[in-house]
Amino acid sequence: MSDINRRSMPLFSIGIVKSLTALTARQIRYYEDNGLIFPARTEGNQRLFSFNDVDRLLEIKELIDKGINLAGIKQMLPYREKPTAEMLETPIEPEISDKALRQMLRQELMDTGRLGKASLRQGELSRFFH
DNA sequence: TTTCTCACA
DNA sequence: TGTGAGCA
Repeated sequence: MSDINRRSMPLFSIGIVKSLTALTARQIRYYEDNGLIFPARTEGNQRLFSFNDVDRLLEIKELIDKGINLAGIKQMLPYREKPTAEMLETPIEPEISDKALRQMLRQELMDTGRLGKASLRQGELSRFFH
């Protein structure tokens, strides 16, 4: 499986994403409403976010921080999404990116977990560490 | 816990 | 741009 496929694989529920991004669930839905992200849905109509979505959310957050409004962000997202932001310059060897991916996950878990409910999220992501 | 909508700033 | 309430 390629890196790109991994990154667009919907894995996270909104609760996970909210601790990963430090956004409120309300904001995340708000951004979706405004066409900034398009998470997949489960059968129960729950949102499922991929790494790309999380990345995007973080981008959006920064841009909002810089005073860009949603309309502006909406126009820059298609521009930076497909290219090659980090994907083309990241390690080429599969083993490295695999390892890097897990490290990233672990780090995010530590960071978000420490800020509040520690053990809560870990069950959901434990499959990455097995 | 998550979904949505409405109202409000 | 974002929130709170109330519901299913």
